[in-house]
Amino acid sequence: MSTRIAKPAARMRKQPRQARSIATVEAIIEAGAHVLSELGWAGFSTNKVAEAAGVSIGSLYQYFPDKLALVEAIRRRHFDHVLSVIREASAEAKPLRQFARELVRGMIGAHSIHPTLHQVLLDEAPGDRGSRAVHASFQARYLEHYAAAVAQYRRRRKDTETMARVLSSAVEGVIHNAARRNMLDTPELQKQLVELISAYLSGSRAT
Amino acid sequence: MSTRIAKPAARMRKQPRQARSIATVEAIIEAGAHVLSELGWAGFSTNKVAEAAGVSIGSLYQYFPDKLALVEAIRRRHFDHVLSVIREASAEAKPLRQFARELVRGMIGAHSIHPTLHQVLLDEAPGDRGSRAVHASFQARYLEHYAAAVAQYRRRRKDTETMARVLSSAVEGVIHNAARRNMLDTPELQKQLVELISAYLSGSRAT
DNA sequence: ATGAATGTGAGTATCCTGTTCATATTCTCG
DNA sequence: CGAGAATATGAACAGGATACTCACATTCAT
Repeated sequence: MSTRIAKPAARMRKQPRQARSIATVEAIIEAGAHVLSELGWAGFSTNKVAEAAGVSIGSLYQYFPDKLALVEAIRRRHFDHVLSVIREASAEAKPLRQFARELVRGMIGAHSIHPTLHQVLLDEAPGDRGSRAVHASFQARYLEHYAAAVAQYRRRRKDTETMARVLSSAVEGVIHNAARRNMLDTPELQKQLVELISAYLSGSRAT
Repeated sequence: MSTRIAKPAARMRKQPRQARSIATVEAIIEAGAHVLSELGWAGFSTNKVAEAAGVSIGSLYQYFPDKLALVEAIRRRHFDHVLSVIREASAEAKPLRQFARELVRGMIGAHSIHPTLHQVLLDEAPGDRGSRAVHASFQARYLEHYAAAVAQYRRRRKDTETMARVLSSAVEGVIHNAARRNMLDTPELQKQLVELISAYLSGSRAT
């Protein structure tokens, strides 16, 4: 009865071994993302998540030791996704406008399933213990990619980091706002966002 | 007993008549804004607000019939403030760059006391009953001012509204992000935000 | 077939929350 | 001064929600 549970990959109480349990864990994480995006942190309760996943609350606690471990798993998955999108857009050298288009397309894609998950994760969901590290590391790499893009299309070496910050938060702001209004797939908006990015990185000077 | 209470400014249980009670109400609203910004909607409890205001919970309920009436009062005050900032920045005709500078300065000022209040109000705080109207009216006038500015510095009549939406949410995104990192008063950032606005409204065309 | 893996969900033990009310203090004004 | 009105107090209440456990049932791998 006092079997030592060695060192699970994530902070898990038990490692899913069969296909059935893997699907269960996946369903829980997915439902968690849904609840988090739909109801915010305030409405994120383990019972609600279990119900949304079509799984008993007991099953949830079979794999996640507590609520925060679950948020952590959701966070990890989402951040990985977003990161891969930016990495891909800023990968090889390409014309500015194409970069902007790919970035917009990718970011919108990453937000279209759980529109407000990203913001909730950043703003509301608590980040204590070890998750602070995950968070910081994500932010760092996130900015890095933006900075790389900025450096590529802008000569000035000076304000690269600040520009990356401004650009990323501007993009996030537009997408977040569009998500709130269910306008994520409005082509007009996508176009204008591409325009915004291009204009900023082109750097017109008009005093 | 049937004295006409002239104009209950907000939905109040009782109208403050003496200087003392007016100060109390003000303190409650101010503390409410603080709690809302600091702890989010999830941490916004009437008892906490009363304590933060240095006032007993009973006093709070002397003037606000319920929790939502309090949020409503906070919302009204904040929205009025923000609206006045934009109105002022987009008032008379002035060079694009000056408009951008004034807008940035004003918006940062409006966010520097309760950095995340704006976002919490928009994203988390519930808006049912009559407050939906307040909210919508605010959004409408908010966008109107941005649209006016866009129309002034851009020839094309076509995408004015979309551009206003993009511009406003981009600015909000940058400011919100800066607020989260306590970078609101970083001059570099302010400068780059001005740059972003100018660049977008100048409209460099680079295919 | 047998033990391990997986799934169940009513139940528990807190913890909070919004709100009231009987009472105390302070003000206004004749 | 003093009387009634305005203002302030905070313990208490009633109710709900929450995270999490556990004893047991079901399904799998071998």
